[in-house]
Amino acid sequence: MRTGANLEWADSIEISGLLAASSILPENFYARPAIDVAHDLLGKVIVHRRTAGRIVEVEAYLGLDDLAAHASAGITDRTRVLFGPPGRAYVYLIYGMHECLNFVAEPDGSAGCVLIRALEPLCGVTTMRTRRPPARRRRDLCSGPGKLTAAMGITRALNGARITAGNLVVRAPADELRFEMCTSPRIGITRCADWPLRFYIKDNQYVSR
DNA sequence: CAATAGATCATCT
DNA sequence: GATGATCTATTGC
Repeated sequence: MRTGANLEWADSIEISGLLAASSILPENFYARPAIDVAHDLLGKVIVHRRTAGRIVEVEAYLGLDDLAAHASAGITDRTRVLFGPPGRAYVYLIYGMHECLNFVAEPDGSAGCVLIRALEPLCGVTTMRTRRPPARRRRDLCSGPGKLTAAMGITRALNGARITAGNLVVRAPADELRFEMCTSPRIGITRCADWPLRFYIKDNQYVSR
């Protein structure tokens, strides 16, 4: 019989193994067009506070011409980070209660980002469950932008933070799996609703519905 | 199974 | 004052 405490301990061991067998994506990884960064983030691993998940679904948000993107409003207090240097987190509150995690792309001065829409839980599943009691099944833990931030303990306090060092990082696993990528329009938007900027891993059960 | 209502607040008009 | 890169519970077939 394993107790909750034992499971937590096992989770931390899993993370140690993961850290040893992977490398953190450097800032220049993000200093490219948002669409390219979105493609290449699939299969990478997000690590934060004793939890880790494999990215299985993302959306690209572009600059001034993309009316679905926050950056289309130009530089404001909220969007400043999107126009800043790449390799930063952009975290905002949506519908008054959920937080969405994005990674800033494009070179400094050019806006663009990638919304993380779903993760496959890898480490700290017990911790994720305590952070997200409503999730009954493992595949419900991180299968949506608001779900994964809750499960991983990611909040607006991380807005603007570097993701190339520190508590929140993205890693390229040494044993990255092969997969096929699918493309579709982005979810939950009204403007530019037919732009094919959503990308996800084909047949992956952790992709959002 | 699908459709829908309600929760709740930062941001911008 | 309206809107929104969402989630959950509930209703109805």
